[in-house]
Amino acid sequence: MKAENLLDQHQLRKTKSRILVLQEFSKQQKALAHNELQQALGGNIDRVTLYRILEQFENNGLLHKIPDDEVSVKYALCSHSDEKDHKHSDNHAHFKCDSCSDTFCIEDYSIPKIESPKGFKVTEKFLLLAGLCAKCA
Amino acid sequence: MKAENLLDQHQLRKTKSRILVLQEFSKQQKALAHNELQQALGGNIDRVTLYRILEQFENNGLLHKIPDDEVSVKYALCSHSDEKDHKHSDNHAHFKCDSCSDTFCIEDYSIPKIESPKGFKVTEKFLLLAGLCAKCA
DNA sequence: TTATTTAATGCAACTTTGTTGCGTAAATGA
DNA sequence: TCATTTACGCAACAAAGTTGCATTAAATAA
Repeated sequence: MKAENLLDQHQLRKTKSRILVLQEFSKQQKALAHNELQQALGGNIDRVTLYRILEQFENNGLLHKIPDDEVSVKYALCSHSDEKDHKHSDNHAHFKCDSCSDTFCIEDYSIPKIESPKGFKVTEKFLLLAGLCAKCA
Repeated sequence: MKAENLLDQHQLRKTKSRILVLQEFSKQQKALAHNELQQALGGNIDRVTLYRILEQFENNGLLHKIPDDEVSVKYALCSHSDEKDHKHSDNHAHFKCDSCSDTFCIEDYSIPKIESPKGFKVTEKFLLLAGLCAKCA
């Protein structure tokens, strides 16, 4: 669907920057981080504006976010860290409370086997559940 | 297991900082981000040292990382963003290539139903697969 | 079309987060 | 306790994210 129409449908003003952003996502057909997008748009858009557009698009259901496994992670003790040469292939889920942001391992839930998507070789899996913890509910 | 013994087992030097970090994880029994840990340790450890300890512990299988859904995420177009008031409850998995870091939606895989852990109310789920994409394999 | 209103943009300044290099100090093993 | 190796702490920097505010542009109504 055309960028302009998408914006219309979500009752967002059709500005040059927003249209550029949507077009870039359509064009690249993959998830983009703020800095990737910034580069792709080649300085045609202010850094701060881009932050704000992404935030708003997410709130409006135009974009969804995908946690990244590189930066800004949390760490937890490996349950089998006492096995020497434990080559960490943790397979459990994690839960994070949206209110207090406490994050816990759910040791008794294993991520189910997933057939690798075509051509992809999967070596790690991260399953993050979010919501409210007992304390904050 | 005692911090000192864990370090022994992984053939890591038993330094004051490392022991403090391990003790803090044992004490708190939840996942901690760099800044949370830093605060918890109340300035008893250098910021840079803490980064390096976390990195090394992860490499040695003492800690595992948990992607966070707040910062440093990537964004992707919602597939149903053209449905007005699409209250984004994306339920598909994502794949990220460790080599080129390209990240894709896997639209045809739905995250299976997971019974909420005791006392937790789950409202969002993120499943991230990592490995090698077709291009980099 | 033009005027008015409302919201988005761009910029500056700042805070937080993460990285690199290097001299010093501490842990290990002889 | 001495020599070697490794971790630590500090400084300086780079990258990522935030806030306030004046200006500009989009939508709406006249």
